[in-house]
Amino acid sequence: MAVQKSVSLKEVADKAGVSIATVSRVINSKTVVKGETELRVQKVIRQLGYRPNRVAQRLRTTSGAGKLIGLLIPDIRNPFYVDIIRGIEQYAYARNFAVIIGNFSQDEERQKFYIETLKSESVDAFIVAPFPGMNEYVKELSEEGYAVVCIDRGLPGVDLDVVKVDNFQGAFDAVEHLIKAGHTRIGHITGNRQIPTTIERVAGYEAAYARYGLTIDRDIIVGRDSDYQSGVDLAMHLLGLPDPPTALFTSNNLLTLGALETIHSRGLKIPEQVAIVGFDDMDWSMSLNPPLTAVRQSGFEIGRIAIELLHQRIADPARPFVSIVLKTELIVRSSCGYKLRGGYEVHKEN
Amino acid sequence: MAVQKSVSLKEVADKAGVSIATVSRVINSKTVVKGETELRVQKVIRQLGYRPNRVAQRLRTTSGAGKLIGLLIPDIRNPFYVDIIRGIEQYAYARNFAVIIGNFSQDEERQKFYIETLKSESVDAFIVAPFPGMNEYVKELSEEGYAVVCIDRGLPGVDLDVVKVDNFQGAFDAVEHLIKAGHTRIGHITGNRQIPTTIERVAGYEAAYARYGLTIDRDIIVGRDSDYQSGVDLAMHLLGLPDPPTALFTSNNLLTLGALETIHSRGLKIPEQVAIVGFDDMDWSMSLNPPLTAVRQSGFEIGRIAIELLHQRIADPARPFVSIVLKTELIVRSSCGYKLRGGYEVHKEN
DNA sequence: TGTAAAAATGTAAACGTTTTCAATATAGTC
DNA sequence: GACTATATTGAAAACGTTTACATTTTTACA
Repeated sequence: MAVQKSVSLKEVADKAGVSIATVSRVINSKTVVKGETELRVQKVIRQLGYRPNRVAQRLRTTSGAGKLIGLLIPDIRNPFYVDIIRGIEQYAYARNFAVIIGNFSQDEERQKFYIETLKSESVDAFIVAPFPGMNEYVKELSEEGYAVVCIDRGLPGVDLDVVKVDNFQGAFDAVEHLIKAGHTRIGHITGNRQIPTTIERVAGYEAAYARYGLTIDRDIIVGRDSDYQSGVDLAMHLLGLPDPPTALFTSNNLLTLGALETIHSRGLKIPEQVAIVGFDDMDWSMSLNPPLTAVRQSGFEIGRIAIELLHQRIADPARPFVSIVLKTELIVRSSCGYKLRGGYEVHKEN
Repeated sequence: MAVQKSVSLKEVADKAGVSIATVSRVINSKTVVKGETELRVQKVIRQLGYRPNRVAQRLRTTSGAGKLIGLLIPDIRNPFYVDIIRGIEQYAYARNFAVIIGNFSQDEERQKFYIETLKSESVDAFIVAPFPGMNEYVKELSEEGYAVVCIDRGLPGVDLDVVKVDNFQGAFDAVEHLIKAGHTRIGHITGNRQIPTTIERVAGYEAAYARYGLTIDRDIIVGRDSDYQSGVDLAMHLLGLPDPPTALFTSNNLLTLGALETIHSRGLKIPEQVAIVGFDDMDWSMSLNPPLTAVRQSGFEIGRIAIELLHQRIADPARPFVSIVLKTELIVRSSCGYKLRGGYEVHKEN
């Protein structure tokens, strides 16, 4: 299974009657070569179908010219991350970067393993959605000189480029919407309580309660992990309470879907018996019955900006760190009901 | 942004007082080194935290020792492919393979681009879900000596290792289930008609019709692309017919979700007004309302086996090609209704 | 103890690039 | 036509491995 050797610089050089240095120069066009020579070499390159060997390139150039990015994703089953991946991919490959994805499935061991592997692949940059227990490693990466961009959430106490959304406001909007629809007892299914994102969303929930003078019942703010099964179980818990909430605010995609399973399995009607707003909109939120009201955050956009920041940082390592916060948008569909009290307009964030 | 140089073989060798060759031997343990030396070297390796540079390894070794696999995925938004990725990842990393994912979003240009990029990354194997227009390239890959495994569908007229499911039987089961529930007019929303998978599923549909002596109306077998919007549009078309089908069989995940959007937007009740069975089960099929009856194919398992085959082929390039066909399973939930006629039992594939 | 065989280790080339430095060719000036 | 400055090219080292081959050390045996 010897893979056919591909055309090398040397072959091009020989055929064009020049040295490999000249061919290299033609390709990278940093230094000038004589017009005539350049044309001749380019012709040979085309004839032979030469493409530079990225492995050799990476081995040679230690700096940020390796054109390889490591991407650390907590859970590829979450469509939000898939959107991020798509955004990153699209703009990365347009800039001739390749991307290696490490999906660590929320497993600390595996995350560590991926970081090591990606390092030994000589990536010159990382895009990371930091997870609890990851902070040390990510910090190290930055200190070791890798370009690092955090997505979805930053690193407490560490200066890094970050792209995220306004989780506080997004959660606030969602809960406000429910309150305006007449709900006063809103259950909140949170993600992993260690994650900054979760904390900010809980804060948004509390702020909305405060804003409307409602008293918070901490017994109906529940969280375990950020996955589907947690959504199922925690919704079961909340809806089984003697005095169950009339509405649910779920802190992400997967939790929302899990909660929906429970709602349906208990035969509850949405929104009459229980209303629901989820954080994270999905391509197919309209396919749910009833269509889901959700806080949209554009993963695609997050990915795009992350690449942009990475690009800048590789070009200028000294650039000050920035934190980019995108707005969310509340997409009102019909999973909330309209037990209106007083003049009420559908809330729309701009 | 000079990335901190990591420990090299040379440093280990110097510190241990041996040559780099010996260190290399200790690591790869192909040849024997003296026990005493081995221990000393290993100690230094641990002390210095040495990890081999995979880039240099790949540059040096032309054969299948590169431990890098290229994965070509048609559409990462499809949860089925996400499952495949997870399966591949899990078993690849367990074998110390790294995986580069190329998600070409059903775009021919981009797919071509990825193949070239992955080649110049010196991957030593490809896992591909072939797409129309891709056949030539994939065939070439194999001819050039790369280990290639096709997933989801094979390549017409080309001998390669393939892992797929029994699409014919899966579709047959789905349609039979609908027929047994009393439907005689079942609309079929197919994927891209060029894809073998689609063709096999249509054949399964037709076979079920034939088996029960029903006449096929080709006007209610419609297909365009394999994406969400096609599902929306084609369902709209079918349900808008003067004599609309009473049930829908959708040929994949995304089409199912698209069709559901249309069904809900038209205010149709499932299963009373229209029943639906989808090919591809999803983690959250239970979250749909009503829970979806679906043909399950295990992407995770497909991924696992693909890696297995790859492993075998790299070890023994001469091994004959195999085609592995996995069974599907009809998961009966409640999107089909039970307009039973005569003695009827819920169909269960084993 | 000396010698041959076996075991252990070292030396150096190679993988395909980029890049520094040196060498050569060309042009410009008098 | 000779000389200098400049433009163009080439030679060779380096990146971090693996591995064929050579060399050294150890072991076995007479």
